[in-house]
Parts: sequence; C-alpha cells; structure tokens
Amino acid sequence: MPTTTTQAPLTSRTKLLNTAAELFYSHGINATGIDTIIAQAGVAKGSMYHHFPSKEALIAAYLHEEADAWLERVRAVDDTSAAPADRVAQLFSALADQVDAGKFHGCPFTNAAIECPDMPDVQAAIVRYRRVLHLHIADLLSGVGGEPLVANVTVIYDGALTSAKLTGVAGGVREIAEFVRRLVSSQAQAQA
Amino acid sequence: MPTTTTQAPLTSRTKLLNTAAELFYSHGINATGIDTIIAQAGVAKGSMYHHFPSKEALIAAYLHEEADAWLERVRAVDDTSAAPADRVAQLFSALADQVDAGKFHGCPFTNAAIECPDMPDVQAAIVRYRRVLHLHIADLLSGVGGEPLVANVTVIYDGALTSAKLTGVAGGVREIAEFVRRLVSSQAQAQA
DNA sequence: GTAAATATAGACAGGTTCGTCTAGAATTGC
DNA sequence: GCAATTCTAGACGAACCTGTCTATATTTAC
Repeated sequence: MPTTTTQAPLTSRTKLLNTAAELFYSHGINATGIDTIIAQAGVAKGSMYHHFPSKEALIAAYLHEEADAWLERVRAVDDTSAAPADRVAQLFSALADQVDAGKFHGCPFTNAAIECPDMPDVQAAIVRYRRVLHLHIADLLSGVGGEPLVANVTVIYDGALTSAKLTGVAGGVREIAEFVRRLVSSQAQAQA
Repeated sequence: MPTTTTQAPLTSRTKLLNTAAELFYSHGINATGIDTIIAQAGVAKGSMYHHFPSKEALIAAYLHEEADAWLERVRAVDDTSAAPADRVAQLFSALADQVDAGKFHGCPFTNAAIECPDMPDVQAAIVRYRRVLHLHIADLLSGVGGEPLVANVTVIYDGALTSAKLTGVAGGVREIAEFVRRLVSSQAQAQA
C-alpha cells in the first residue's frame, strides 16, 4: 500500500461548502443562487437543505471555514523567528501577491458585511473573524507598540484590503507594507 | 418680497435622487427595490424610467451626487489655513463624528463596488470618486511627504472607513486620526 | 439483515425583482 | 393657444429567488 493518503470521498456537505466558497467569493453572495451552487456541486437540493437549513446557514458556514482557512494561510507564510516588523510586513506582502495573482476579490468578511446586513448568523461569523484577526496581528507584533499599535495596524490592514479591492492593483499594498515595516521597526527600536 | 429663497418645487428627478440616496445608503442598494423608491419619493414609475433608463443609471447618478456631496462636506470642515497634519486629522475626525452620530453605514463607493460588481456605469462612478479622493488628500497634505504619503494616507483612510463599518464604533477611527496627525506632522518637520 | 441516515431528481408554491406598457392628466415653453 | 414635455396610477410579463415537497435510491451503522 502506497503512502498516498486515501482520499475520503467528498461528502455532499464538503462539496457544497467548497463550491459555495468559490462562487460566493468570486461572484458575490447575493449574485449566487442556491440552484447554481447545487448544480455546480453536483448535489441535490434536498441534500443541501438537509445539511444547511437555509442559505444564511450556508453563508455563515462558508465564513467560518474562510476564517479558519485564512488563519492557516497566513500562519503558513509566517516566519515566527523573524522580527515583528518583518512578520507584519509579510502579512501585507502576501495580500499583494494574491492581488497580483488575480485571485483577490476583496475581504470575504467585508463583502459579507455589506451584502448581508440583516443576517445575524453572518454578522456573528464576522465578529468572530475580527477577533481572530486582532489576535493574530497582536501575535505578529508580539508586544511591540502595545494595544494601540495592534489597533492601528488592524485598521491599516483593513485599508490595504479595501484599497486592493477598489483599485485592483497591488502597488498601493506593497507601498503600505513597507510603510508598516518601518513603522513597527521604529517602534520596536524606541521600545528597546 | 421677503429675502427668503423661493423654494423651487422639487422636480421628480430630484425627489428620486434624494430618496434613492437615503435608501441605498441606509438599507443597501440591492435591498432597495425600484418600487420602494418611487413609493417613498411619491413619483410614478413611468417618471422614474423617463429620467433614468435603468436602475443602474439611477445608482450611477446617486454615486455621482454622493461624490459631489462628499467633497462639499469635507471642504466645509476644512480649515485651509491649518497645518497639513491637522487638516488630514480633521478628515478622519469628521468620520468618527459621523460614526458617533449613528449616521455611518460604510463608504457608499465601497458598498457599491461590492454590491454591483457587474455594472460598468457604477464602476466608472467609483473610479471617478477615487480620483477626487486622491486629489483632496493631496490638497490637504499640500506637498508634505510627496506622492507616497498621499497614497499611504488614502489607504489608511480606506481602512478607517472599513473598520468603522465593521466594528460600528468610532474609537479606532479617533486613534488612527491621532496616528495620522503625528505621522504627517513628523514628515513635515523632517521636510522643513 | 434491517433500520436509519443520507442521497437523488425535479416539480412546485409564493414571493420578489426590473422594466414595459397603456391611457390619460398636468405642466411647460413660446 | 397649442404642442411638447413631464407627469400619474397601476397592470402586466418574464425572470429570478428561496424553501418545501414527493418519491425513490443508496449508503451506513450495528
């Protein structure tokens, strides 16, 4: 028996979640109907409503998955042995790379907040992600600048995401990445 | 004849635009149907489609008006005799005030970009606003930091808007306002 | 082996949306 | 005064949406 992992047959739930993630993110949440999702996932409508009682539940589940995936992605490129300034700059650079690769369609959570203002479960998923984001940036900074710097870097990260979405180019993000690097670096030096 | 300005009877077009602005901004663009707008404006459907050939045209017109109104508002609170650092900080403070007043529902242009990704006229209105925004921030900075600082402050302003929308509180915006003030101030000093 | 859970295909109801159209009334420009 | 523009009220078509339902089939658990 080869060491390849036996690929478990994708359950309907997983197929739905994967397809929903792709369509919600690339075409928008409201622009993506249930029928489109189940057709592309190759799953019956009954199965969809068996796993998710409503579209809102599916959106919320998508966002929870997205938060987990985001944390995993940013951790994968995080060199924890590097200086805080470089770790933070790396977070921004990774975003710029995504823009250059043409795979960026805005922050999934900002998009959801705007597209689904009247869905409590969706808003809850967004709040939960915001906490994860805050904690991760605090982790990257590892004490430099204290809580105020965490807050400010978070705002700047929001700006990088929004600006990338609206302009479609990575230039501004790369510039701000360097800016943040110098900012954190000087704070660290002042603190030392 | 008294000196009171004779209030011109609001034309249908103006009533539609005002009503659309209020509903689009407070409830969202996709969540606001044509029928709701004409009902609240007290205008017949035929009149609406006489002035605006489609909903997209109405949205684009709304955004153009919004860009003009935004520039007027920020200019009204802009003390051109103040230092660049204070003028820029004022821009952010005004946003924080709007959040505190409960009148803030996100950047109308970011909202439109996310809600209407497939409407060329809407996207054009957004691009036009981005130019206005860039020019205004450049005007506030009046040379301090050059083009790189203009770009970075614009990104931070995007972040303040997004963060205000997602968190719903003004605290982060006030913090970043002070941060930007110090940033611009130190750049101006270094330049002098 | 049997029962429960999960799956399929798709019709269907009830709602919403945008945009068109009719038929006529008020207003405006000149 | 008369014609062109702007307006009203609302029915209507066609398309879309979510969520329910039937009726049957496959898979899983024990």
